[in-house]
Amino acid sequence: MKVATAQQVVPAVKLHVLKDACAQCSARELCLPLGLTDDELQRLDEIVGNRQKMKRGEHLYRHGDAFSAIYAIKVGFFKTDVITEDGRDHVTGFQMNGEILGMDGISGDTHTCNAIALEDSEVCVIPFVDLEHLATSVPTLQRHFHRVMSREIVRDHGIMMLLGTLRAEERLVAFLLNLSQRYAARGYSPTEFHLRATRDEIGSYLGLKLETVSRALSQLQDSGLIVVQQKYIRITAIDGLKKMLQHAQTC
Amino acid sequence: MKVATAQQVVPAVKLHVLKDACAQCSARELCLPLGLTDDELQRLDEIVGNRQKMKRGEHLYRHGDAFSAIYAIKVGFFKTDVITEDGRDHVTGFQMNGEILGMDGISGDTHTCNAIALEDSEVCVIPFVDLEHLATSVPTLQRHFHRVMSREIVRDHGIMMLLGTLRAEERLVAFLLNLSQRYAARGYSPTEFHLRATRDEIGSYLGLKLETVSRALSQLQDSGLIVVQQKYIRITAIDGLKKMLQHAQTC
DNA sequence: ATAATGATTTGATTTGCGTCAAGCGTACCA
DNA sequence: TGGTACGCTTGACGCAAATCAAATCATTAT
Repeated sequence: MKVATAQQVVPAVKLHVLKDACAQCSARELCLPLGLTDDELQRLDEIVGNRQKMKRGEHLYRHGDAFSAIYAIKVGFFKTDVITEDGRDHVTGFQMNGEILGMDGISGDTHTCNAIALEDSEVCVIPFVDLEHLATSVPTLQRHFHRVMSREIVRDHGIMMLLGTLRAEERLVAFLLNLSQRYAARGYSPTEFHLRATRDEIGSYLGLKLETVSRALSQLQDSGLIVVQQKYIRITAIDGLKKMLQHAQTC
Repeated sequence: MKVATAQQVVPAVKLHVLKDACAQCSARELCLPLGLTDDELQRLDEIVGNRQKMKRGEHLYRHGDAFSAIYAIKVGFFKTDVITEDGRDHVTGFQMNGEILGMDGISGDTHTCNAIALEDSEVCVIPFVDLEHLATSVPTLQRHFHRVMSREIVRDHGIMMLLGTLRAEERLVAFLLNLSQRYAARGYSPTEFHLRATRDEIGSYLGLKLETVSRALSQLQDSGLIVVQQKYIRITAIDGLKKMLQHAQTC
């Protein structure tokens, strides 16, 4: 196998680089490499310049920064937020490993939101000109990148619906079910996880005040649907949560 | 000139087709052709199979339809909406000439929302496989298409912010200013226009009930900022409207 | 360890928007 | 041209979430 032979000829430092490559990445199945052949994967690897480690609280990019690359989350958890004209901010999303950050910057060559690590994280920096260039000769990559952007649009429509039509408790349920499903897709427990965001950040995302988030969580716990201990969440009746969304507002 | 010679050799019916082409389209400057050379423009023209006329109320595509093309609006006005699990719908956007519809379908090969003409309209059908193929050899087109998708994402973030943080009257103001700016970009009056949507549709878009939309419009009129006559809107103090957003909530 | 800071919960009160209801204007169709 | 259906406005009232406030719990730094 390739890796085995490589181990015998390259020095230790290069081995470390290899270990970071797309082919070895645990987020591969949810990331840009999806569906690429070994050969195509290697060409993608070549343009993914560096892997960047980040501490909790650090900005990956800021509103106003020049756009040059998109970022694939290798490990960690991020939030993105936008700043209003009058200074308040609004969280537009939470991103986890395998997901792509920075596509907001393509349209105006400038980032329009902030991306902040909510825990120690690691991202792959993908220079955008290189990606576009590679996409012209790798249709699978081109198509997949378009899917990723489209998925972001569809996701945003879902949030707009949530913000426009659901009540506070229903928004929380939708949020928890969304996290559950994304953790499940990564092989983690869909019923037990840690929230990386504060009540305030969750509230901003859901268009609610932090007190309302806290109350809604307490109420879901009192109904026996979840167990809450600070940031730790355990879903004890996932079907019960799903039912709350199905006949939301109807009964 | 090219067109002149063509006129002499092709029958009248083909002349009609020619008149519809991108190079002649008034929405050209805001649409996919942006920045293309004459030659590239012609290659785009070739894949834009047909121009499709639509009556008010007709669906361009429906939630669940197979995805095969994106659509450039030549003339007219559309809304897109998504259907919730429990049957209610939520308007996710209003689109006018020069704007692109259908990108929600790329991610899952199926449209995830409905697109409905709010007035008699005409769209250009752009088969997506052809567009992707052409984009591999026309970098300007590729780049521009990415910008269009990114702009959609940025726009959605703005709406999420609006839905999450603004009060009813502020949402209306943001909506009116957005329309104003888009009409201005098309050479129409930024201060005088017809709403194509009902109060109910505007309310759905802004996360408000139709009565609240009506009240907010009346209140803006009473404040002397706009004049409302049914769907006709005249902005009499655009700076006043802008100020309402600048220190929203602050004073 | 212990202080100090920040996050969370819970209660009391207020308020903006939704809901319900009635009446009017407009546009479309027979 | 008249009728009917639909969209819009306005008012009265109720409720869900925001606001204000205070106590408790966690986490970080000294």
